[in-house]
Order: sequence, then C-alpha cells, then structure tokens
Amino acid sequence: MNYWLMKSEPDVFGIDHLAGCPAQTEHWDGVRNYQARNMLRDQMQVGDLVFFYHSNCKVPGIVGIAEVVRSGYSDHTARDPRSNYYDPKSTEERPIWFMVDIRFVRKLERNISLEELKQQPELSSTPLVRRGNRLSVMPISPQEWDFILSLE
DNA sequence: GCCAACGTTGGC
DNA sequence: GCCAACGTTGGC
Repeated sequence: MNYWLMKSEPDVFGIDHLAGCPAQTEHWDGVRNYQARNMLRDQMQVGDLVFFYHSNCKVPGIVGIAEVVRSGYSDHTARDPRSNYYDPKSTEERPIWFMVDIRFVRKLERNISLEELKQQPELSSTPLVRRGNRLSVMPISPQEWDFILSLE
C-alpha cells in the first residue's frame, strides 16, 4: 500500500471530471516522463491512495483523494496517431508508456494550497514543494500523507 | 504571459 | 558520451 500525488490541470481534467466519469473511474493516460512512467508501471498497486492535485491554475494545491483500481498497463494513446500523446516508438508488443486507472474517493473538505503546503516544516523534504519539480506523479510517505490530511 | 527549471534530442 | 539547443512544465 503506497501513497501518491498526481497533478492535473483542472481545465483539462480536474477532480470534478473524475467524479463525473462512469463509475467515477478514469484511466490516467498521457504520462510521457520516464521517472513518472516507472512509478506507474512498477510501483502503483490496486488500493494505493492518491492525492489529486490541481496544477497550472489560479490556486494550485491538493483538492481530493482517488484510489488506484487498476495497476500499470499499456497506454493506448501512445499508439493513436491522432492523440497528442502519440509516440510511434511505443508498440503493442513493446509498450513504452503506461497508465493506471483511478477512481474518485472524495474531495477534501477544503483545498490545501501549494502555498500552505510549502509553509509546513514537516513537508520540507517532499518533492512537491521543491523548486522546479515537474514530476506529474510522485510518491508521498505515509507520514506526509497523514500530516497533509491533518491540515484538512 | 514570463521565465526558471528541467528533460530530451541530436550533432559532433 | 558531451553538451548546446530546444521544448515543456508550472508557479507566479
């Protein structure tokens, strides 16, 4: 059982989009970064919990919780020439890119902004608050998970 | 919209 | 295999 944080732009796919999906479940496609890919492919397990983070918006921060309901499998958008995420190097037999399925669990009672997270000494070593971090999927320690929830 | 930070690409 | 150029991310 692991904890994660996943970033998404609310204008593109926000927490309310996830909540509105059939079965409140959606595949998390389009990750095209090897470090994030490795976590999707190798480490994320069914039952893992995910902080849903809104990035590239007015108030970036954690807005909800989701659960991994299918572990890593081939990201089919890499094989779709019409997709923004098309990568001709990825094939059915040898996929390069992976995705997981996540299901909406709940929204937080209030959004916890990046600004607020940065002010917490307990979170000083989490990758999220480190400057210049661009990972769209990152691990959260159990201690960090509990602490962040205690801010809610 | 700016720009710092970072990852990827490709020439050599 | 180095590294400059380029593209992207994402906070501000």
